[in-house]
Amino acid sequence: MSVPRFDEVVHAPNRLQICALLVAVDRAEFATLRESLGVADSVLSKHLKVLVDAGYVVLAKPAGHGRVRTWASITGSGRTAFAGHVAELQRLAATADPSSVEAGTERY
Amino acid sequence: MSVPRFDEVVHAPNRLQICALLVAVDRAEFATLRESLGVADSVLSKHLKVLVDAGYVVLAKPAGHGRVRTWASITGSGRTAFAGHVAELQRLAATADPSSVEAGTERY
DNA sequence: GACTAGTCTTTCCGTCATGGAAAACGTCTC
DNA sequence: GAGACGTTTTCCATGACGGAAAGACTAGTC
Repeated sequence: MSVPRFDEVVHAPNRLQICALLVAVDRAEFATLRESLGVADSVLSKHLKVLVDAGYVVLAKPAGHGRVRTWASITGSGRTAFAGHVAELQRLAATADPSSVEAGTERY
Repeated sequence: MSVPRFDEVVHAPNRLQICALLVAVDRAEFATLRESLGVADSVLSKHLKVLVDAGYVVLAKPAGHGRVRTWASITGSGRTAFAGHVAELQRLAATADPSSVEAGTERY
């Protein structure tokens, strides 16, 4: 199990979503990710670069078959970081009595 | 039950922590929060302002007894927003949801 | 009342993250 | 070689963030 640890790299909304997607599917195409996030090419490319530089994601560009298509997949340490980050968020959310979190109906 | 909804206001690390603390204790002193977060006065003040402007937190400055001390507490909509945000994060983190991704996991 | 101290707020400033458009760059396909 | 495609990089504008310092306000002290 991973240690709860807040991770700046993972925390940014778009990257959080990228990580979540990649954890779920193991690998996804660049275009698929871009559409899922609803951002411009350049934006996705930059976020992926950050994740790659952190060692959380690897890109594969299988050559030979038709057009170039970039596939992204999450690495082991990427999974660990993501899981750790989520664990930290849950720890934070739970510090706070879980029942009171659900009870946010109509108070005050 | 709150609807999972990503909330920019709540997502910022420091504010996430503020919300978590306030959900847990219902009210906290300014100084306590500042020490918990480990930030400067001005920083806490500004984050609280953002939360207050969003209607997620209210500040009380009970007068009469000794020095001025500001107490912060979370509102009903603050609880809802926090719970919703956490729910959204958990939804994201839910590893088994390939349907929403639709990435071609087939050959290439 | 003038002064001091305590407790936030606001202002100012530098830095960094972010997003999009456009240009640049490879890699095929013809 | 010319184009088309898919990704990356550059350029630029905007905004978030944090801290120090200055302000503002209140409550005691003399």
